Amino acid sequence: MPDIENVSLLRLREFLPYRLSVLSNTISTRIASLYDREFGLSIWQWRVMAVTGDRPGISATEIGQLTAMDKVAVSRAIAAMIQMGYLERKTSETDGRRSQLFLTPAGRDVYELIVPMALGAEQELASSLTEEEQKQLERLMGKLADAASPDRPLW
Amino acid sequence: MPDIENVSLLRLREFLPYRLSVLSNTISTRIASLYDREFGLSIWQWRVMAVTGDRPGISATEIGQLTAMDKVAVSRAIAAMIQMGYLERKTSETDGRRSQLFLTPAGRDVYELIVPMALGAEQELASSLTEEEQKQLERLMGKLADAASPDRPLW
DNA sequence: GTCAAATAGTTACATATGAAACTAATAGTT
DNA sequence: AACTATTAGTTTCATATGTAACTATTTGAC
Repeated sequence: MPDIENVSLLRLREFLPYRLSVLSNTISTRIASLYDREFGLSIWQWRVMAVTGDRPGISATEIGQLTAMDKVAVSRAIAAMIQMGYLERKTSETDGRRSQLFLTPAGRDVYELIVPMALGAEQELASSLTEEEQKQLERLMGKLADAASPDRPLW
Repeated sequence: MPDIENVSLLRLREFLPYRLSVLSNTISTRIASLYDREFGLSIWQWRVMAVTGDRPGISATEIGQLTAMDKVAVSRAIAAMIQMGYLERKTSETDGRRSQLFLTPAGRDVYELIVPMALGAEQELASSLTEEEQKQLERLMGKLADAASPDRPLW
């Protein structure tokens, strides 16, 4: 007699969203502990530093767009990093609401250390895959991202 | 004259850990809003339901192992779901510390609705990839998970 | 059997996070 | 110019989360 109770079967460990979540958290936590241990930076603060180092004069709103952080998180990360002496804020001369952000010399020092560290960790991670596989992964993640995009018809 | 300031370059949007994090969050949030809207369940509660439905009599500790949740999160999710009338707890007769968890009839009703819904969402998502690509993705994620495993020499 | 160590789970506390309300400045309409 | 709507960013408040301390029970050593 077939088991009619369990019509369909769900194994969490094989469930794609779950696997992605666990993988992503493992990696993020691992890397975050590096930044934190070495420089006392959270993931959010690190993201702000990454984009500000790359685009001096950027605004908080733009940081939010580039980092997928919401504006409250951006605001808090910026405040903390100014406090730490890593960031400097000027008010735009053409728009009094807009802030323009720059790394201080101390901030740039950290940035110069952190970028190779981050790239190294990524390299370490990616090196478990062949070149070909890395490209594949990029492609597949892109497809998934499109499929999961919030401005799609509801599943 | 070459730009000697910016020795190495980091583009956040191409940074693997960042991309994974954004992708995973997008998907999780999307699916979580479904559970929440339909049944008032958080992701954690949903995970507890998923494994308890599959293994009646499971303990809180085992749930933690199967869901990658820490014991506090498990404890809270269980408490809330007992409150909601979806879960029932008995104390093991052979070990007074251990709890044994079961879905109530109401809990099972939700479970029976939620499992196909979850599988459907996964299917929807996965269907943006070919069969071949899905297998690839599994493989690549497995490799990355190994590489990022916490009991590896520090990066 | 008694006592220290380990295990299952909960509670308390401190911090992180997100939504909504708020302030300040600008843009657009009349 | 005056008035409304919009935008940039901050603050407030309520909730979520993680760490550490705690309770209860069991296990293991003697």
